[in-house]
Amino acid sequence: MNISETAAQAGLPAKTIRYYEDIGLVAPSRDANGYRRFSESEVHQLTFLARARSLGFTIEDCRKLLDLYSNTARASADVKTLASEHLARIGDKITELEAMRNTLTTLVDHCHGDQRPECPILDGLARP
Amino acid sequence: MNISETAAQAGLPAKTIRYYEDIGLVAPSRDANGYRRFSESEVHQLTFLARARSLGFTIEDCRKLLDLYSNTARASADVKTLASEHLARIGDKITELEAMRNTLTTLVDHCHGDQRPECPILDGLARP
DNA sequence: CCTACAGGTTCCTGCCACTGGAAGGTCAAG
DNA sequence: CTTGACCTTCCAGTGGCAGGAACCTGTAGG
Repeated sequence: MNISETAAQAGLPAKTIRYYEDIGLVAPSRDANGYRRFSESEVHQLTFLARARSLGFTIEDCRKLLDLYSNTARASADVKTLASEHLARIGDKITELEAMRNTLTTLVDHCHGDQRPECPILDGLARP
Repeated sequence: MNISETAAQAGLPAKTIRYYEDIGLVAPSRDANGYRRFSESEVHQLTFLARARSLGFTIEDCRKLLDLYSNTARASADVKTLASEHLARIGDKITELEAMRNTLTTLVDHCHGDQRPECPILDGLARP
């Protein structure tokens, strides 16, 4: 399978796939003309990567997940640890964003949003 | 005021303040020895920037907010628009992260997390 | 045969908002 | 005179790609 078909299958841009090869996440073989050739299992790997990335795992997490995936002697505890840590980071991020949203919502709600210069949003930013 | 005191007052690393000067967000004068000298109002500006950044506004948003802040002929509507758009982006991000969290929580909950290789997390990543 | 066009390739740059570090100038205290 | 705490500039790197230039390959049509 060439790169554009692989990209369509895996749901990733071709550019991204080339990048993943660059950083050693996938290692397709090459045709005589230099074109990348992806096996079924490589397409599968890329699909796996696309899903892991879409769940917010970092590239390095993805690398570890792929290793665990291909290692049938793995312990599920290792996967769970990785995922749980990531889950905690997501939770932290949500908490942070919600704090921003709360503050900002208050400010926006108090702003008339008309032609006058008085603005509680700017005031709120200027003094805590 | 020199940079380290300014940094302490504004709640920003000195490095960040230098960067802000670099990109034209603040323009301190210089002493004879080349050291930056920050006026009260520059410290104030930096404090404003620190708050806006902590609410997740981008640097370009901050630039616009500073302009509006210093322009007493502004319309509060412009500020409100900027803030509302940002608020929408924050909401989108939260929604996205919550979707990740939901999916991931389900996967993690179904994983035994022991020494066995069977792992619903990896299975979930491998097929949708 | 030539040409057009849709694929593929590599390589370099840029994004955002800093952060770290090297190499060196400046100043007050001991 | 030296030490140490400041300050300066400049360069490189972060994550995860995206954009674009310059060039090769393969197929279809005239």
